Amino acid sequence: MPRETMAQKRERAAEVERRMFEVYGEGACSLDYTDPFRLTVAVVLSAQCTDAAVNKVTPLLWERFPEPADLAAADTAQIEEIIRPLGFYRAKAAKLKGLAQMSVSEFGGTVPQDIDELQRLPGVGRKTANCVMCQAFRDPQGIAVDTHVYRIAHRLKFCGPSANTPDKVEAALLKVYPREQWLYINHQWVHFGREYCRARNPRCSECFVADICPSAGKC
DNA sequence: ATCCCGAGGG
DNA sequence: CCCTCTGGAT
Repeated sequence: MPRETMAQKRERAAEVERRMFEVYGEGACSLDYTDPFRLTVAVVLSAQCTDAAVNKVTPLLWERFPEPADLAAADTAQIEEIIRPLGFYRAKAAKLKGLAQMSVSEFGGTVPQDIDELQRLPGVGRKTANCVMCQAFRDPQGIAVDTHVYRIAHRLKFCGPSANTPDKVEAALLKVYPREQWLYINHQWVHFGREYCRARNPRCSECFVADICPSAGKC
């Protein structure tokens, strides 16, 4: 079997993406992403818990602390009380307060449209910054390679077997996918990785890209 | 029992 | 690189 050319790989990637889009849409979670500050807060809260849980809590948060300045001045115990069901609530409460404080003192009560500046905010790491750039600003700066993206990229062979670091996998993906699609990859692949392309016991027999996946049935 | 759309710190 | 922080869903 001849080695796949880059053009063929891009074509296959485009087909994968088409199908992902059918199943998961833009992948934009139901978090409120119209306001960059609120989106950032919601994404920080969403670490290690479901969007549904976050969406239950954020309305209470906005009600009690309508403006970033209110959150910046808040008593962390009050924040903790509201976000407790999400888990990691002490750390998250401290992050929210710090995030709001920096937002107010350095960014006029909003959040910067810059991947590196975003990561200076307490609680905002690479993954969250990427999410904010994509969802709030529609200005993707790359793909955040977490365990899901790493695993899926390898199984679909969108990167070579020697791509053994997140940076190498990202570099490969950026070449395979056009920039407009970087917006969706993280969101869609995370859902896909949970539902089909699981780390253990992948559901290849039911997977909607199995016919164009080189690893189908081999994981 | 085990896993989760992470970040920060040692 | 490894650990911790926490609750909820399955």
